[in-house]
Amino acid sequence: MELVKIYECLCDPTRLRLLNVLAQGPVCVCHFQDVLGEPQVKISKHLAYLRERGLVESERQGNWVIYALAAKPSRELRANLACLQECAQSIPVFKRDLARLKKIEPLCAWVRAGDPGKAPGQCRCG
Amino acid sequence: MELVKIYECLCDPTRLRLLNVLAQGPVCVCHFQDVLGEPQVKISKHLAYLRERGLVESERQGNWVIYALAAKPSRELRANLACLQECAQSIPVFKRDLARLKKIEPLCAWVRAGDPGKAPGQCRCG
DNA sequence: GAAGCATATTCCTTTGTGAGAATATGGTTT
DNA sequence: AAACCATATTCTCACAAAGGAATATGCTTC
Repeated sequence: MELVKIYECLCDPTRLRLLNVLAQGPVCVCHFQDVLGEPQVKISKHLAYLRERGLVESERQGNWVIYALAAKPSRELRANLACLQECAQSIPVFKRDLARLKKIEPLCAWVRAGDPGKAPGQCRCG
Repeated sequence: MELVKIYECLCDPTRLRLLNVLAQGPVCVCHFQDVLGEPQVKISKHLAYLRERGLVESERQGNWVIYALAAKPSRELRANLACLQECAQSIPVFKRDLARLKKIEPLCAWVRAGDPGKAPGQCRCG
């Protein structure tokens, strides 16, 4: 059942936080590290988990890899992400993550702009 | 996070089927065995799993135990069960289960009636 | 091409889960 | 109280998952 795969993705706190952040738009891995305050391995592995199961997609841009929610989600996925969104609004961890995301965002907006030509030598996130 | 516990409950096909059936109203364990066509241990353990985590409640009635969805679900739980309902409608397994439930229902309506005095010696489900 | 950065993968240990067989429990009937 | 029924629990095994340390990969810059 595809539904089960979705729920398997949703039953880890780190992954929920990742998805919550992604609901705001595409984000690169270094953002995630700063926003969640979790080690690189952890972030990377959970993102891989989500990618393998089709919840997110990734695209390389120079040194960075940008993740985004699946472009064409199934009905079930769409419904569940919406439900998560609704629930997350009232939960502190998620709110904190979004707050931190907003702080970082202006510094790294160019990453999302998809203009690698202008990218400086290293990520100045945070 | 309570949300994670909910998703942990939802990430198993058998438990999803149980919850789907329960959405129709309280059901005793022997019903579940017939409707799902799964062995007793399996049903019983998954129901215990759901009970420990507060998704369902149980009440003994003579030899039988009747399970029902939690009487006072949290906001999160309510939202997710509604989402599940919506998704389940279009998935064959769930539809089959509900069809079988309807066939069995009249035979065992008295179980739900909560009148153990009238209960015959053995369950005639199925 | 060597060094440097961001990200991914591998290896390992610990912990949780699912399934089935066998057995236990609690209530009922005779 | 003995037999019986429905349900729960225990035990064991196989396996997936999560976390961290170390290492590998892919790009970029010098």
